[in-house]
Amino acid sequence: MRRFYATTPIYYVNARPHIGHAYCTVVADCARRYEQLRGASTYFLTGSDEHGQKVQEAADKRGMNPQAHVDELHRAFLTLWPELHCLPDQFIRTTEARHRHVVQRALQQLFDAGLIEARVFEGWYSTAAERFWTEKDLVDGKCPDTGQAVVWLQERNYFFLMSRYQQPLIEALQSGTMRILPANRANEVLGFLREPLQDLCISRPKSRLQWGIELPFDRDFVCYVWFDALLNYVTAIGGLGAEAENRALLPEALQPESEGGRGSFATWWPSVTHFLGKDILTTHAVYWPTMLMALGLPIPRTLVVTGWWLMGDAKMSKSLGNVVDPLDLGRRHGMERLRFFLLREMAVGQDANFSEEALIRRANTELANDLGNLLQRVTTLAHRSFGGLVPAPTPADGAARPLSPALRSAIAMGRYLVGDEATGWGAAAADADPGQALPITRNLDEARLHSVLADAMALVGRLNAALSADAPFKTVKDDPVTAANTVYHVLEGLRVAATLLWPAIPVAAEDVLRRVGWHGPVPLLASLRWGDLPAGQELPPIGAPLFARIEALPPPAPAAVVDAPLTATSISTAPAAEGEVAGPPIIGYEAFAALDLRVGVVLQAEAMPKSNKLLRLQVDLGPLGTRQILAGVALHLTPKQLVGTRILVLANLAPRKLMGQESQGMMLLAEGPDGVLLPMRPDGEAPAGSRVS
RNA sequence: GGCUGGGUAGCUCAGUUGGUUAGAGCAAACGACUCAUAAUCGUUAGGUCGUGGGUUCAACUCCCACCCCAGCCA
Repeated sequence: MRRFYATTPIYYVNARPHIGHAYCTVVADCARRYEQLRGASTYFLTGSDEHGQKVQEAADKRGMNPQAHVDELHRAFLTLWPELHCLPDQFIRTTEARHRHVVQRALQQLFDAGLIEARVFEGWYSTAAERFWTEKDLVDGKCPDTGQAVVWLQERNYFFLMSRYQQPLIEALQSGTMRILPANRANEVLGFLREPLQDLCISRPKSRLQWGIELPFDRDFVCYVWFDALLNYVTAIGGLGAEAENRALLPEALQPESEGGRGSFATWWPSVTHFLGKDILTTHAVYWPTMLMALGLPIPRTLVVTGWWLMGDAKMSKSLGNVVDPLDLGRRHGMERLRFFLLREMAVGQDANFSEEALIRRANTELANDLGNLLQRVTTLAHRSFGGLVPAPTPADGAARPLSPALRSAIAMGRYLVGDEATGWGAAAADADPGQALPITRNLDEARLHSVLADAMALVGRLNAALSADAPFKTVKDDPVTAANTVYHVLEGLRVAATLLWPAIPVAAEDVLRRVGWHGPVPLLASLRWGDLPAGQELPPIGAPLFARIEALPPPAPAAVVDAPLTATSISTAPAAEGEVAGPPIIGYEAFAALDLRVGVVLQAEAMPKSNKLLRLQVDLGPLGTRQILAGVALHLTPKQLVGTRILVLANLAPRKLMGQESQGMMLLAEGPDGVLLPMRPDGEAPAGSRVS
């Protein structure tokens, strides 16, 4: 039985979840689902890392007990995963007693074996980075990582004799006992290992840090947070003596296989794939396997190292003051779209740029136009011309006319992808090494999830082409048999594509399967055969589009507008100074369409107390309700000039507090020749709330 | 400063052991179609393959130097 134990890093619960957390978990969840399609027995672990200095400090700052603090934050992570359609089997927390016991047993075992020893150590200590630096590491006498102050400390500490395992680790990497994907990351680790490996300080004196797991052999110290954290992968599945406690704690999940459960440590270890970001490569590729070697346990089989999402021009984001949270985008545009974007846009291991535009583009072109629209057009055909049933394909040896090249090409690709060689890719499949894996599984074994998705979408592309080339909607009158054949194969192709896409977009894929008349569970790859979709099945009624196109681009907020005063926009009549580019850059229509400009009727206007510039307006925006808008026009306009009149308002500007009051929009103004600000007003009868475009 | 990886079409990237006209998707232009979500299909256009040298009959591919980007290490 193929086994696949997937882990994410346990996330440091010092801040709320961000895109990096979400991405790594989605990749692990997707990889795990692909393994399920391969028929593997799988287990998926995530969790939270709750010890360490930063947690203690954050709790202190809030005047809270650290445990109460982490209890609160871990909930934010716990609830995020179902929302992202990620289904971990277990969510472990390093503050759990069972984990404390594992860490202490591990420490004691290493100590007893003489693999942990006490040494006196001195150096510059950075509280912010939780580590010592040597004199020459310092930048301007400060911590090179955080720029914070450092103090000279001399202390006794305990060291794990990691250096002893340098050579075994090199051999494990070179032999492939532990694989690191993508492969260039393995080179990076081997490069790191060309230098002598240091021993690892695994203690922190309680005088500095209390929030951690106590060393069993010296109660004046707590354990270094990484030594503690990495062991979670073992605790969760019952290693190092955690089995009994797990059994009490996780009744339905981790019973030994002999008792009908899903297995325990012996089942899952070391068939593990650790998913992690490239920033924690050293801890996972060096500390962790050497710890395991010292403990006499097998080292992990695979590490998958993911890249970072770059959020574009950081300066821009900062000046906007409203960095777009990708998870909010997921909530706004749909989590399946976010999952698909994350998995499709970035090659696993590479960096990629995150932007709302890219997310919308990807969702519109591939999910709405290609996949969703194909489903819509073919099910419409089946309903209109074939009585809402899956039509019968022409038998392969039938006397009917040969398949069109476009349809043949689509079928061939589908068969190739799922390894259905019976009548498949012709010579290419026949000549292939019989032991060679399917293209899908070859990609999966190298963690190239993006390539698998690209293959699935290529199949969708060929199905669209086949449907256009064969035009059954046209030919059905004269040649219903051939038309039926085309419609059948497009439905079947959608079944195959949906299966291949299921790990990325499980909810949508299951919907596709249902809509093409497939009533069984998601097929396993091994049993996925072209032609298994039974003819004559009743199709459900044509529903709403699978993925509606996202039409309007939400605010990209052009710099020119952002930099303007917050309460009023000014259109200067002054000519551009010499040598300056005249005016802001040219923008596309989308940028303009993102502005929600409205006609507003001023219901009230009054001077703001203690301000000589601000007026506080209550503006009726019709369907948008009444907004409070603060406008810096008191020197130019009196409340009387505004009450009861109509003005133009930018309604979707991020709210902003001024002088203790919230401004929920911006009044549009132009600057007159003498510097006087003039309100922009609609000409005619446009009612409150009507859209300006 | 050392090491690793990268610099290929407007954008994001493929390019196998050097070998014909350097590919794909998106964006663009034109055309087709009308079953479909202003979708789909087809065609076209667009590249001194970071810079400069070198090896070779032949270089995106190999070698040297340099520049730029990212990461790791110090």
